[in-house]
Amino acid sequence: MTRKVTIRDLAEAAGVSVTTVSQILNGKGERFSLDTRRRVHQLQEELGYVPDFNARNLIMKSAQTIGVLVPNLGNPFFSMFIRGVQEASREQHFIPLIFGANHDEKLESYYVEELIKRAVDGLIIASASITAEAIDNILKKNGIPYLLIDQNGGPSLDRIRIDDERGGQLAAEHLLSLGHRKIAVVMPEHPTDNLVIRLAGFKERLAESGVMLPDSAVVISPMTKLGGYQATAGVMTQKPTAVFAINDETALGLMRGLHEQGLNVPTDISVMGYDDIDLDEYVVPKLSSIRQPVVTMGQQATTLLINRIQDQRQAAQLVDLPVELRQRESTGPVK
Amino acid sequence: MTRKVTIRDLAEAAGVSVTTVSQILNGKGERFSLDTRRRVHQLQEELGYVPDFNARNLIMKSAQTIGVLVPNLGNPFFSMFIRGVQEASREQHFIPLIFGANHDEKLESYYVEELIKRAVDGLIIASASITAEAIDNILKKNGIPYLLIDQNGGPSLDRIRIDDERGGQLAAEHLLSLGHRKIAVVMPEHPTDNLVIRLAGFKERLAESGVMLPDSAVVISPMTKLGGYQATAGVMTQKPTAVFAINDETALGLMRGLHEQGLNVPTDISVMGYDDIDLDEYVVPKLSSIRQPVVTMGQQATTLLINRIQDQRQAAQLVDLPVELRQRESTGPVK
DNA sequence: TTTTTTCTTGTAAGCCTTTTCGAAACATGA
DNA sequence: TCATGTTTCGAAAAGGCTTACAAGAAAAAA
Repeated sequence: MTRKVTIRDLAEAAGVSVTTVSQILNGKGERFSLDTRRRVHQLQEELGYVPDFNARNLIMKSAQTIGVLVPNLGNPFFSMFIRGVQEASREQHFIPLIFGANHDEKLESYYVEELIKRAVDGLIIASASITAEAIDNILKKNGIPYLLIDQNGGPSLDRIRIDDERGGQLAAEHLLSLGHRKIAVVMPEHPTDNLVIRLAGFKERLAESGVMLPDSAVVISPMTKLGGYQATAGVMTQKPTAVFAINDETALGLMRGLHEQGLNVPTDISVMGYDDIDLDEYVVPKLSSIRQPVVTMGQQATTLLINRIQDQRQAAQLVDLPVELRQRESTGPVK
Repeated sequence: MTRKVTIRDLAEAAGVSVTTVSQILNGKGERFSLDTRRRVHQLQEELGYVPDFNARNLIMKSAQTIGVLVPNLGNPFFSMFIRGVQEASREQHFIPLIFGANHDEKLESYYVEELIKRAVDGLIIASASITAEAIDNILKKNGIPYLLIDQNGGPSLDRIRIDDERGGQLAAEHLLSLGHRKIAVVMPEHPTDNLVIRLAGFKERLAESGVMLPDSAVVISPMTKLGGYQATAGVMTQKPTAVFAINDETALGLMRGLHEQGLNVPTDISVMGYDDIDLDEYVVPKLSSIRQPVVTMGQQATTLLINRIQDQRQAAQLVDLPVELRQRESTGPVK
């Protein structure tokens, strides 16, 4: 490979100064004669000149880059989220740096630090393990704008708010309408804000109909397929007619567990998920769920963040996103 | 936020030159007195000095970054692959830039270009749409090392080779051993090299037992859940006793389709997948599959690439990875 | 004491780009 | 002829870092 072509080479070849080249190539070259502009562009093609990324960033103080931290890339919910992020990033000529932290606090800290070192312009954090305060601390100190997902009450300036309370209510209404009165819930040990709110909405709506959800009916288990599977025993001791799994992954694991125990969904027990991942349509029985507009969430989060990056002093932005019930086959009338 | 602390500030505070600071902070400071070294380190802490990433890269001509292109982040197979990539990257202090191209050729080209602009040190491409030649062309011109996944016969120097032929054979053997003789296959329209080899192994082993697989028994459909679902009709017209879906995603879609047609898996028809994604253990019935060590693949691919980056002139590297049968519930004896 | 060696540190060039501030060159109007 | 305006372009600084090379001081050798 030959040495890299620099702006200097190009300037020399075109018989102009580096200033001229730089200006023209950056769309600020109206002041130059058409002839010069054409010549520069043509020679760029010929020589295959590509501005050096690092040199440019050094001056510009921005690499047009955002960091994105999700708990688990394997969860379709987050891969959909990422998809939204990538779409919006592309439109704005940003590049997302994506990391799955696998629910590991050490890893999260490592990535956040690494991203700061690498001078990302902003951060989207959809990860539960680090506390919001710790994040706020380190990022604010570094002057890096950020957005927290799944932390409706967090300290970040801009917010994208999903109506989790309504989501919980919808789930409750649906189960109530099918006649369920004895209901269990599967939740993780350290729920993020949105999950707490989700559960609150659920309980609240239940209570309105005179159905109490005792603490004992809330089975604690990790938010993964395995976690759902492992929660099976805990759920069964409650002998509920319906279970509300806090997300679809968990629901999928739980359904497998119930199946192994010889229970039929939904005739013996109804299962309600949350997130509306694409898999819901394929499993047997199809999983009833609450839909979150997750691709939109990714897009909006990205847009909000980039807006913030481009104008740090603008007013706080707020986006509200709706949820809706997706009734499928895993929920049915109580016997 | 206060202005960023530069190496100059730190040098001044410590009463030494920037050279001293630079050398000490980069582990090349044995020549300096212990006293000086301690002072510098301490003041770094106190002032919170972080070397400017771009300035450093400008000199070093490397951002310790690799690009990773996968067809679809939503497929657990690739999210596992990514996981391996991230693990290995972390160990080597590299950062992967990850992109899902959604099987879109335009998108792939866009990302490859963007990654070149951003001066990544190397590329891992596990994406089917761009031809291997096109990739080789553009990357070789830019002197960027790369590694192709799912392209066993590709032009890239280093290779990580999965024994897809054996994988196909294993699938065939398994179905044969259960007594199946009438078998269908679901494949995508433009299969990558590894898929072609996989099918060849499958056919070959079948042929050895005197079972022919006519072209008409190969149903063409995209490698997604939806693709598998849509292939159902095509499969059923063959009236096979077993189906080999070219990957698990496809198999999942197909199983849903078969279920809707009132067929029971495996008593009416056996379904065999490929990839051994985690979901296989959760669906009902559990999906029989061929396991590829995908996390290892991601790790090895990353390691190989980084080795290559660090020594462009070393001999070609080759890693062979095994496959194995994972018999589960979706395959059973022929009636 | 003088010379040589060993420790310890600093000077300055260079990486490649963007951008500020002018300055030639030329035409125009008085 | 001179002042003024317009068009077109360039010199040079700045950005923060690494590193080849030089050099001063102290210790050892002569």
